[in-house]
Amino acid sequence: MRFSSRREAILSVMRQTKSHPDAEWVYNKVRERIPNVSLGTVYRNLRELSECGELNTVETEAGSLHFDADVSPHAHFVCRRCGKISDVFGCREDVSSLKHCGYTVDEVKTVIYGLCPECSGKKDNAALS
Amino acid sequence: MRFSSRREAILSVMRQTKSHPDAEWVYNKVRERIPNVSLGTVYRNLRELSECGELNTVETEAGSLHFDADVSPHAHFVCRRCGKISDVFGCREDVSSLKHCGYTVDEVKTVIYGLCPECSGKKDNAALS
DNA sequence: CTAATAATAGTAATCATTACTATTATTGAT
DNA sequence: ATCAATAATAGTAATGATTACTATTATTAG
Repeated sequence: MRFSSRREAILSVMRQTKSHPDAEWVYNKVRERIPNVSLGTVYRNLRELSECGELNTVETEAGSLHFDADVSPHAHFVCRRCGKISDVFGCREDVSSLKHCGYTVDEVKTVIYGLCPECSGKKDNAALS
Repeated sequence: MRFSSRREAILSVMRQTKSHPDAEWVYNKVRERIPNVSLGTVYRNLRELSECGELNTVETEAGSLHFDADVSPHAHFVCRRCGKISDVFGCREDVSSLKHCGYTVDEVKTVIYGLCPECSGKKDNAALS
């Protein structure tokens, strides 16, 4: 992976926010520094940076994929009214602590990723289709 | 909500599988019973049935939305190689029990839904944009 | 039975994302 | 420094999932 000013700018934008943005938001932020950056470049770099562990992806009920520069283990809270995504650190994502902070909790969705027993033994571990 | 043979067929298909299918898969299954059902009808009914709590949605790193007729609280395991989605019941989705069953666990993603403190007080609770 | 209207099939449109291609930029080796 | 190899890019076209639209059909309350 070579140096690239676009990738640096994208990473910089991501690391300066805690807002868990989607590609479009990052694109607009990067354009403030590099006006002719292309949307495809932003999408490609966000994907590649996620694949190599520099970023995390956040899959929600909203239409677009969101990204997070904080790759430490933590959960996310998604407001079903305004869409805002917040980090949830702390002991086993306890719902009661969220409620004490004024949050209303409707639902907790946990998705575990890895290899199933059938695929764990195989050698060629292609990506999720 | 009126009776509809398409909705009944869609619910029936969903309740006869544990495979957490996407809309396309449900469409093909329903077509075996109702050959001229339209894809849009399947999408609309899956969405409406999810909105009214008859189905759950499963958001993963794969491209399409998956559905689950089991609306009891549980987690999901997604194989990054073959894409298969499995139910994970049991005490706080313990990763060690999965490993004992032959699963390789890479990552656990938790998303909590509800209303943030700012939106909890408001009256008009519009849906997630 | 009938009027009101929910639901549908079929199709077009939208939205997020990826693929393609000619050009530009980076880099390791001369 | 130059240069060849090739990674990265801009700009655009294409894709895939999902939704919107519209004329028609089906359900249902009265």
